[in-house]
Amino acid sequence: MAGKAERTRQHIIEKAAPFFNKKGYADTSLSDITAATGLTKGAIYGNFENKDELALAVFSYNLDRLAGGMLLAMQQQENAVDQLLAMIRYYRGVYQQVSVQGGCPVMNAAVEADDNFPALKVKVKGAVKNWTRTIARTIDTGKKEGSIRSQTDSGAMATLLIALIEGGLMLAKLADDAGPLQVTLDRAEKIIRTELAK
Amino acid sequence: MAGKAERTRQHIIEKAAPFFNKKGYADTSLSDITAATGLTKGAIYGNFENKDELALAVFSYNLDRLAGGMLLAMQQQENAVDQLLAMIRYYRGVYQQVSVQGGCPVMNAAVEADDNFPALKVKVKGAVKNWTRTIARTIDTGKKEGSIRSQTDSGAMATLLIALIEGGLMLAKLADDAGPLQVTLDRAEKIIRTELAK
Amino acid sequence: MAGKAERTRQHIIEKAAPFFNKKGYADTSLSDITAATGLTKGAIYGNFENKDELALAVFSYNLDRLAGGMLLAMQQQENAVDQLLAMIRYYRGVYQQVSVQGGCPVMNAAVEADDNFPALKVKVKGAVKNWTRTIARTIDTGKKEGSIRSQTDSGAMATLLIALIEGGLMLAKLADDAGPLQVTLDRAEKIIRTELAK
Amino acid sequence: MAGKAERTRQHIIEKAAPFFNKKGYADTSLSDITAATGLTKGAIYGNFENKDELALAVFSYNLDRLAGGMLLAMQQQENAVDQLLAMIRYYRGVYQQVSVQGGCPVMNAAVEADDNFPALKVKVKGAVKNWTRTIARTIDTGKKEGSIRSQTDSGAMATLLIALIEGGLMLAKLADDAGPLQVTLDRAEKIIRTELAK
DNA sequence: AATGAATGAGGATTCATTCAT
DNA sequence: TATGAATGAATCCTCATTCAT
Repeated sequence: MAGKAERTRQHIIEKAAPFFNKKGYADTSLSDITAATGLTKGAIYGNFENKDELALAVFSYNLDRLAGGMLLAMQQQENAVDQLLAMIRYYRGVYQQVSVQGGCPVMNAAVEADDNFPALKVKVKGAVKNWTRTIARTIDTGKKEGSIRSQTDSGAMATLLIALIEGGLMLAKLADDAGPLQVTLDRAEKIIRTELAK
Repeated sequence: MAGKAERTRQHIIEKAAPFFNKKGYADTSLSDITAATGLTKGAIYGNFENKDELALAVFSYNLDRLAGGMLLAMQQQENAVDQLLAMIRYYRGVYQQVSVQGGCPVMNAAVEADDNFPALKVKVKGAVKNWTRTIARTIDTGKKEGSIRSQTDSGAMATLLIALIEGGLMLAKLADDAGPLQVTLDRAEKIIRTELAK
Repeated sequence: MAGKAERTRQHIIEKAAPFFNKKGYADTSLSDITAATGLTKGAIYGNFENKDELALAVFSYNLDRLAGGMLLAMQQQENAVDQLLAMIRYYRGVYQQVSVQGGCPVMNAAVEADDNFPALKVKVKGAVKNWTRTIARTIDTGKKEGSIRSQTDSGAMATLLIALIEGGLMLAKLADDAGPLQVTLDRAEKIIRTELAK
Repeated sequence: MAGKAERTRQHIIEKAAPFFNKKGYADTSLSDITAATGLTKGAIYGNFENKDELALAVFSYNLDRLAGGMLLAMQQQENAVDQLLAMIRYYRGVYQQVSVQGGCPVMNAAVEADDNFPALKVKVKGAVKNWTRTIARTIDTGKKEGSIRSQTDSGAMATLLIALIEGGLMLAKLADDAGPLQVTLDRAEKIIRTELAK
């Protein structure tokens, strides 16, 4: 019955996800998780080697949900510029939900892991690298397609767009007001339309 | 001897500051602090009502050091545009140090406090509001002086600059590489020179 | 293995009982209890939510032992007067043991809980109410049986007998001498024989 | 300025008295006392060797206030029977106040000191012995005066009256209702009038 | 006579983790 | 695969007490 173990694992991850994202890694206790899942500690340890491994799995889960939606939104567009605009639009639309769920998992994990939890830091680093690469590749594709100006530094532009998204999310979450995010996303859009698009 | 309490308090804050900024609030223990200060727990509690109050004092200390340097750098310039450029230059220069000390205290506190530590959230919120106001006022002064275009939305521009700084700091810290910060600060400078300055 | 938790719980209660009764609630520490039980603090907290819950369980245990013996002694008699006399005789006989075990748990708890520990006060109050009711019912039964004078105020008489028992126990314990208890129990017997019994 | 020390000492005792009587010895902290007196710990320790000595002084203070009132009430009567009735009347009248102040200090101290605080136990023991002697002497005087029957066992009668008072106080305090005390004091009065008085 | 600052031991409680069943 | 019961170290915090000033 290999499926059962997998289902339990998934159940634990899903129930634990909001705790880790809202309270942070250090502040989320195994008791939070047993309470949320209805399972015993033994069951948690039967499915994860320790709290760290669970935290890493939860980060991947949270990340996949966010990044998955973003990629889907991008893939529904045909050309590179529209894909980048779709990415921005996606974050505009997803803000309420992200805010309620404790903020952007990338930023949360980046901040908490940075000096504390090296294995998580590696994962977040990888996630941001992937995100950067996805954007850069989209830009490069645009260049080939002829929809994006060829002199664009695609890596730097990817970093810039991510910084605008993350910086805006952080300020919005802190202010309990979507306004700051709108400001930074507006700027991202403007950059895409006026500096990237031919 | 009124000075002694104040000196001890300051000593505790200074020794505790790197712990809170690096490990975060929840992960920094009173034992970390007694070990770092050489004082007993009783001495800590004689000077701070509880761990929360100490954490708040440490945040203020960390903030003041960073914001104080920034304000100083700005005040040494005579016109608004130069002041804004000095602010950007300040973050460029201070990155190494900030990175070693655990990152930007504003972002760290914003992320950890958001769903966890309301009193700290209030403080961080206030700090960002202050920062925003400082930039906006500088821009408004520039408008009056005639050095900055009058159609600029000073509040939105302040938010944008902060998001670029914070977003860049986060990505740089995560990547262990100042590159991403240079990218966002370059963009901030460009905006100041080409969109604000007449 | 449902029995194990219950056995441990009972073990803790039994070992903790003399501490709570002798030293009082506030003065009995978790360390007293771990030392007496041979268990760790975690084990105590696995079986009781907190010290309060343990204290309440211990009070119930101490009470049951005392009241249980009393009820047994009463039930072995056939008529109401003899039952009341058996109750008095029971306290005469049990004094040594009660004294060594820290005194009457009802009085101990009543005094300590009164302004301090509301949940315990509720329990003690209930215990005394029960005791009063038991005596009053016995008297009422005696009235119906015809062995006790019908004009007796059974509630007031119950209160009086309890006050004599408790007041006597307190004075005896304080004097380290059973004498005062004998005085009050003699009076109680006299009242039963000459005022209650027809 | 010998008077000042004495005044401070008295101030401490008076402010500390309700704490010790309500919360008990173990549960009253030096911080309770510094907060209530407005003095520092150093000042407390300048006037009392330690917490125990303060507790003993407070017991004496609480006792004197209660016993002093009682003796005064008794002394205002001319014959022994009236003096004993005045004692009973005194406790009837003082109940509300005693109840609010945490109960009878004799009983409180007796219960807490019994297995815990030998020096206090000695004092309480002495207080009860004194009280007993006072009553017994009153009875003996009554015998000589001819107002009290000569066959009365004055020591036993004193113990009985005290047990009725203390037992009634305890039950009343516990029930938050003066009723039980009225019952036991009524009985005490009845005994005085019908068994002692000629 | 009193203060302000500190100590060090101990308080109750929660933690991540283990393991026999 | 999961449970129930336990561990032992660590958590934050308060205690009575001291002592230089």
